[in-house]
Amino acid sequence: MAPADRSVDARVQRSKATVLAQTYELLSAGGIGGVSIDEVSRRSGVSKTTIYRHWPSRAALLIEACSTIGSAPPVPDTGSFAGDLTALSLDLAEQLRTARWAVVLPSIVDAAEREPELAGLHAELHARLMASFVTVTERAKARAELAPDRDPADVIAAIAGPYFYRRWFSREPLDDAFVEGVVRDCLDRVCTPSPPDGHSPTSPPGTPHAPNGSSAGAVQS
Amino acid sequence: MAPADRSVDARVQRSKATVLAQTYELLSAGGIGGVSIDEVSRRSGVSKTTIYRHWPSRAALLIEACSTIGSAPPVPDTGSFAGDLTALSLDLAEQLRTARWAVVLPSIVDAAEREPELAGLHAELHARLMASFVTVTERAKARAELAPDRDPADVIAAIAGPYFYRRWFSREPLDDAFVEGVVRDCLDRVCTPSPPDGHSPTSPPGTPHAPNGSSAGAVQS
Amino acid sequence: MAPADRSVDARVQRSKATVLAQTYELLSAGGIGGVSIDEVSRRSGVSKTTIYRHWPSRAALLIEACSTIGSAPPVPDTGSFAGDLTALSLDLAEQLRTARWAVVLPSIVDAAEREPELAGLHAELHARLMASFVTVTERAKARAELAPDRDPADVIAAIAGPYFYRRWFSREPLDDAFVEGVVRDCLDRVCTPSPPDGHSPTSPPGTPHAPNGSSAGAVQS
Amino acid sequence: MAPADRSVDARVQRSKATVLAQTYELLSAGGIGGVSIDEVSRRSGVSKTTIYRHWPSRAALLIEACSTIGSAPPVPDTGSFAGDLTALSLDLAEQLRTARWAVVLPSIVDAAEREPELAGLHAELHARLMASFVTVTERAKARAELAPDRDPADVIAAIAGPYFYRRWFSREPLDDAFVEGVVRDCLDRVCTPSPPDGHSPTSPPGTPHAPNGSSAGAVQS
DNA sequence: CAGTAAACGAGACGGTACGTCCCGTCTTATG
DNA sequence: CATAAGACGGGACGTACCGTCTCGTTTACTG
Repeated sequence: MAPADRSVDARVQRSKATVLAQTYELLSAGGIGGVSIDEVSRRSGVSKTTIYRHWPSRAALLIEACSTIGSAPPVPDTGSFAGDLTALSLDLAEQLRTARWAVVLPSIVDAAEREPELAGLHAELHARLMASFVTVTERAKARAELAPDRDPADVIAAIAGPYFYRRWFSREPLDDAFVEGVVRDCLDRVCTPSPPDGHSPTSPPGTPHAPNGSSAGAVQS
Repeated sequence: MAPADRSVDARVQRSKATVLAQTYELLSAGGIGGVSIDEVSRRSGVSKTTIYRHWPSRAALLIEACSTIGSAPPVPDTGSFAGDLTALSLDLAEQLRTARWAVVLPSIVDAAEREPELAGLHAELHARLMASFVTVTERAKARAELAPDRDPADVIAAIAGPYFYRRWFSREPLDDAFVEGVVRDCLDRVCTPSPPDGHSPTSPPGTPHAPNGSSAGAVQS
Repeated sequence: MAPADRSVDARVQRSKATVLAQTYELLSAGGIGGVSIDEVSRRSGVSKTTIYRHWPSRAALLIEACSTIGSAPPVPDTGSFAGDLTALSLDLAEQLRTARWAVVLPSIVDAAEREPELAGLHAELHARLMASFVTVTERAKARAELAPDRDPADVIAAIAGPYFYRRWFSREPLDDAFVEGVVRDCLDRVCTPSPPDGHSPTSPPGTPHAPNGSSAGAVQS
Repeated sequence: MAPADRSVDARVQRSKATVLAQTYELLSAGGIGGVSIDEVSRRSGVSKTTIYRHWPSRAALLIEACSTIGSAPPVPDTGSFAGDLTALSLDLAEQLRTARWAVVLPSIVDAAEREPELAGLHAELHARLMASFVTVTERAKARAELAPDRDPADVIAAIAGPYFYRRWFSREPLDDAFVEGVVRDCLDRVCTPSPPDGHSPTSPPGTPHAPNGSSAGAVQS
């Protein structure tokens, strides 16, 4: 009868919560390398013994602390693929610029490179971040804005790839103009090509989606 | 020609070379976090004292060890932007899949996130990796295959972004089919469209990478 | 009775004991300069971390290791000042010749010359060594074998001074004959001159011990 | 023919002199432990190489630096043993209180305890310091103020011992009053009574503590 | 006056020790 | 029985000095 959740000692819950909070704090401040069990213990008032009782290793603690990171962005519903994609993109870019997890992600990517358990975390995180894109993409297919044989993963790579690249590898700014340029380019080439009427469903009239025009605007800024 | 090189104490050269080699070894195996001066000293047979004589800090050693990493890929010259881009892309993808530095890059990105001196290294590494793309892009502009107001950085983001994303954030494979799809998509939207005369200089007649069909094929793969 | 002793962690006691023993060993062998924390750690099997946990510095460890040194010699009770002094002197001389602490004392004296915390140790050690002399001297005063205004410190300097000098500054042997000579000299000049009854309690009959008592005056100053 | 001194390279002389001076400086400031070859080199401007060229080891350098220490005090000639002894004693006490070598001596004593080469230095230093006492004592013997069978070493131990003890082992001050007390005591028991008339002013006839008594006995052994 | 041998500075090098920090394991005593 | 407190061995950190060892460069004597 007693639910498992209730049977858990209240002290345990309290300890875990405090520890995770402090871990997250340290994580944001100094990345994975900035988290030391000793420091977490010191700040949280929870003894090292207890921490190791609940998490078998520093990695395990980190994983759990990270798992609360990067909540999935709300799925917008603007009625058009273009609108949804733009909204999602601007949101993602904003997060990449400011969210705390964006500072930590490279540590996780790095750790995932060699520690399998962290690779799992990485995958999970990524899935959460991208869920909205998948939803939106599938919706676009349903609306026939997108060819049904399009692999959503490719669409996402084409959209999100440049943002991630811009955030972590290039030194160029990840500003809204850039984001919009990427979205426009993508729509051009990805959406169901103009139906017989020769009009692109995504491009408002007067925007001839001319190859050079599309992204140039974004780039000129 | 370079007497400076000769004037440097041979012992110094030997020590530095050995240390750098071992550092690189550890770096490849365990990322930045896997490099410890003590271990480098132990493996290289070079005393810690000597290591600190040549590099003021662990970061400095890492920087120098990394700086030999990721040599710029050779600039291809196939005669067309499409050809050059494809060649470069396939090469980059190959490296991302197999090169040792690809394993290390996330550590560097992460470290760059909070250590300024490592940020410099990061920028330098990136510049080296991207140099060929810049060259190729400029050449395309000269050939009028690319609008002159195109910012090469945006082109590169559109091309390389998906590769980096695929390598480190997504769990999807970074195979050649994907690369080719990206290139084709990119060319469609980025290249100078048909000049007034209606002829595309890059796409000879009959080239099947026709605007609308192109990307679909890439993605289908 | 003493719960404090019991309440101390048994591991701590064990660690401290082992470390102190090894420290004492090294101390005997190489003086204060011969004690290195690394070596103590190596020999004792106690980690450096633990050593520093218990003693904040090398000096602190040395102090504690030395503090067990040079136990106060038993106070003899032969019934006469002469007998007591002789017994104590022979004992001290024997220790100066053979005891391990005698090898170490100069290091301590030297260190005390410039490290205040070690100066405290020095004072304490000296007090312990000299306690018996003080006792015996006071007893002699009580028995009126010694003028009550005699400063025990002066008596002790006159007795012990030559022994220490002989041990560490001169190259002459510190043999029992020398010791006895010093004691006899000292008794002559230091003891209460014949009381009114003409009997000297310390000098056997026929040993009128310098009638003028000149030396007493010297010491009174 | 050319005297050795002249044949020595002037540079050598200069280097050695500079090094010795700086060594002495450090020696005074921090005792033997405060002398580091690196520091001597740094301050003197003489390279470590050169220092090691002239002295095979740190110990050797220290020995030579010390050897200029503690110049023999001038032999006083007041006409009486009592006067000479007082003058010498006050001088020695003054030096023990203030001279730089007095700070260093314990290091040397300590080192002598375990390094044979330093033991030689110690002996030499001691001999130099005590030379005046020997001279004065011998002169007293010649004047018949002192029994001819008195061992000067014992007299010196009785006099200098308390001074050294007071300086390094006791915490009591080594002031002039103390010194004078020691001298007076010593004279009482040590000097040959014999005035011209054959009467001893200090020792009434029949006093057994005469030559063969008190301290002579100690020495005869 | 040139040639040569010494003395020299500069500094690289492998070692050892320092004292601090964090790891992950463990033991003990308290609630 | 979860917990706080904390001892423990291990290992890395960056610094200091040790004594050894090339190097090239003055100096100063000698032929």
